[in-house]
Amino acid sequence: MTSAPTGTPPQFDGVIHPPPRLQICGLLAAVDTMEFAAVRDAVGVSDSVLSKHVKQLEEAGYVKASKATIASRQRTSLSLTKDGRRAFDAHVAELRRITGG
Amino acid sequence: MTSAPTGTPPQFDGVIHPPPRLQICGLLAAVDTMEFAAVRDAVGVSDSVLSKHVKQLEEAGYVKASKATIASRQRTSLSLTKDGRRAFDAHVAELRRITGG
DNA sequence: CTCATTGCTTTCCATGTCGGAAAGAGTGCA
DNA sequence: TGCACTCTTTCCGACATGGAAAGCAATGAG
Repeated sequence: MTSAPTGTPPQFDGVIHPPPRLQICGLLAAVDTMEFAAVRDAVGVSDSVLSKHVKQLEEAGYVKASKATIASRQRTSLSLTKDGRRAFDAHVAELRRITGG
Repeated sequence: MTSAPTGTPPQFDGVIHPPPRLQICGLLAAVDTMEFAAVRDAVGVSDSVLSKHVKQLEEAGYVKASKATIASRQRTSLSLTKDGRRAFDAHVAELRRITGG
């Protein structure tokens, strides 16, 4: 046999777990709103890579991107949605449980 | 531009981070020794999958597999090595830092 | 001795994910 | 109209991952 009901069901959120996305969520969880460029620099990825990760988080309903043309410059502010915060908190709780929080 | 020195260098341990391996390390961090089958059931993966993940952890020097033939039965006990514990602790610390520990 | 079983291991394979590079697209300015 | 700024999307090669199944060593049954 190969498996068994464990009593310890793994509850990882696959959308959040990958390092870049965990960092993005971690940053957003602490600030209400952060600009695309700031997140990009904090996470240390390229524009395209951040864009792709953010897209996944948006599709999951975890992040909202607000595009605004302020002072003639395009600015994209990122923030966690309610669902995003919930999912992030749950994921972090799960991480703590698994890592012996 | 695309990046910037952040002051917040990500220090994820790629060998440990993936869910199955994080679970394996979490389990082993709490017990000194656990049998292959017990880990397999706790993590909820197949023999082959666990074997492959354990192999990676062993190659990284994080886990040690002790094979013993006890009571005429083959038993493989898994345990974290010192390096494994160090790496796991560091990874967990990094997770906490990033997730706002 | 031979065969079946237990307990992992390894191989094969189809699918997914990831990041870099580069082309695209939307907006405002000269 | 052309250019710059800010993301987006596409293209692509490099892995990573899990399931299924074959392999293997050790042990016990017949």
